[in-house]
Amino acid sequence: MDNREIEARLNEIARLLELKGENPFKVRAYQNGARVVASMQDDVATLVKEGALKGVKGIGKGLQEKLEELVETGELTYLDELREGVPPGLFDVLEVPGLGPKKVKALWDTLDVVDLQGLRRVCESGEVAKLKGFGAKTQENIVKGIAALERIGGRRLRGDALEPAATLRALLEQVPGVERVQVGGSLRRGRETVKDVDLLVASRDPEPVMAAVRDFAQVGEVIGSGGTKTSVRLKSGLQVDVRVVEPESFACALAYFTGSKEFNVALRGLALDKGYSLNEYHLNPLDGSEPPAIDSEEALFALLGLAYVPPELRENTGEVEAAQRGALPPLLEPEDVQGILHVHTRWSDGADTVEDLVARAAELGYGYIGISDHSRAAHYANGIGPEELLQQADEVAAARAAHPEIRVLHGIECDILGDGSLDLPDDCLASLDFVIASVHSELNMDADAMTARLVKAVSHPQVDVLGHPTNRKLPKREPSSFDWEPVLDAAAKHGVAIEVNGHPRRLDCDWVHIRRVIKRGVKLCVNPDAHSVDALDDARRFAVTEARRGWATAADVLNTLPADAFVAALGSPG
DNA sequence: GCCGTTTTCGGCCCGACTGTTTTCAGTCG
Repeated sequence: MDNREIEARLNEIARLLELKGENPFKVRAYQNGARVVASMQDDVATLVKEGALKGVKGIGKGLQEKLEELVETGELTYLDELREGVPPGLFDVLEVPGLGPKKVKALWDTLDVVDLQGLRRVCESGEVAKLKGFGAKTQENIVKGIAALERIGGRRLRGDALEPAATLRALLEQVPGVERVQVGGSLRRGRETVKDVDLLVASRDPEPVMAAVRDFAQVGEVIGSGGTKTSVRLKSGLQVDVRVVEPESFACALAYFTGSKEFNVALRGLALDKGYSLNEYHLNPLDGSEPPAIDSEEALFALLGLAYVPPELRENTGEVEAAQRGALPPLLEPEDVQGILHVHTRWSDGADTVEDLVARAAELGYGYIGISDHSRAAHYANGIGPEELLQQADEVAAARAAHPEIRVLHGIECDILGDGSLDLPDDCLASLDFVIASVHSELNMDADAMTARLVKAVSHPQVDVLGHPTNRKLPKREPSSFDWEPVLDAAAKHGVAIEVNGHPRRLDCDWVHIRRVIKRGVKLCVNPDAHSVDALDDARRFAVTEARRGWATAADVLNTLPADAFVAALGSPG
């Protein structure tokens, strides 16, 4: 049982407790436990077996017992009991915007609503509007909510939210009276997917801002609009929330609306320790005196005894304590990335030529680029074999001659076959500048077999980078299951780097595992996995963000080395 | 259910907005 499954079980308990009207703090304890498990770098199953869960913050006696039972038996009696008599379709009902546990329970108790279909039926018949605490408006909103849910189905890719966020931000900056506009929320924290976009505006005149948001060309529907807050759904389905605060409150508000919720709770706790009460407007002294003027997040954190915590780290997974000790690492920056590997051309499934990609990479200021098309086992991607590689070498040579300002490396993204062997002969691999080894097939093999497969591939003398290790695809495809420790051991032994794939749908390995890779002393390689010139900068745009979330510094990343040192590092077996 | 240099009980972050209400509950972030 891996951490993801355990997280899902704990979250299910939390939702069931909510539906049963249990103590909300108990609910939170389970939600918190799920979050702790999800962000844990070590396997909870292993920790349980070693009895090492004791002292993990957020996992007390109760959860510890539950985790033990879950890991040892694969079952959880408590969860089974809670599930008793609760229709699974209610979880879908809970997803409807505007419906929380209280309302769902009321619908279930009084109208026998057990799924979305039933909910739609009682809305159409007008029964919902007659319920105590409900009304015509609520009923109408539920119908709209069901439609929205069907249209968008949950979270959006970070890559799909960046553009509308930037466009609206630029628009709001032009509104008279606006002093500052900043993106907050999970988009600012660099989460791989986002539920909505949060924009924070500093102005003494909120109404024109509210009007500008409602009139934004991309808006499909205004969900709500008050004096200082407007929520809209764009035509794309993406929800956007805009808040206006007085300029004096901007720093506190920015911290507040950047979150995460857990980080905010920790900040408030620190504030209380220091004799303040923190809200989204001010840091209010408990003695009732005037709140101090705070003009930046840095100043706010300093008053709380913290070094500046970059947004990507604000998940309350150790960064608060590190910031208190002044022990936060200097995070990787986009400009630290000196060169990129993992770029596809028309030789396999890319849209552009070697020349196109090299020219663009040089424009973007990279010192080296590694061409790496798919190998022949990737039929669907028009993978290439030894003969094509020879021909491609001529094109690479031509690009080198045309672009002396950038080092052009010739490599391959070689498929890892089902048994862990590589898709091309050793002499062919040895003739290339570098080899990325990736799994593209048989993603669902059992964890032991996948572990052996990856260990064998990483141990191959020609392999330099393990590409997108888990093969997840956002938002739907789950990562493959395998045991990380043996794979990282092999990577350490053979000097193989683990890729942080910058494709917005992959972002693989993810931040939780990045922390683990770093802890093991294995290098990362931040790559774009570009299939066109437009995606060439995705290493800086997306992979760096993911790496920052995983506490990576420039020293942890292989391709922060300048070209000569990088090539030398490729050649040496660690 | 978790947590603890005021602790083993009694807290657990806090405000905006909506819709249903005549002062507030529920939801959301």
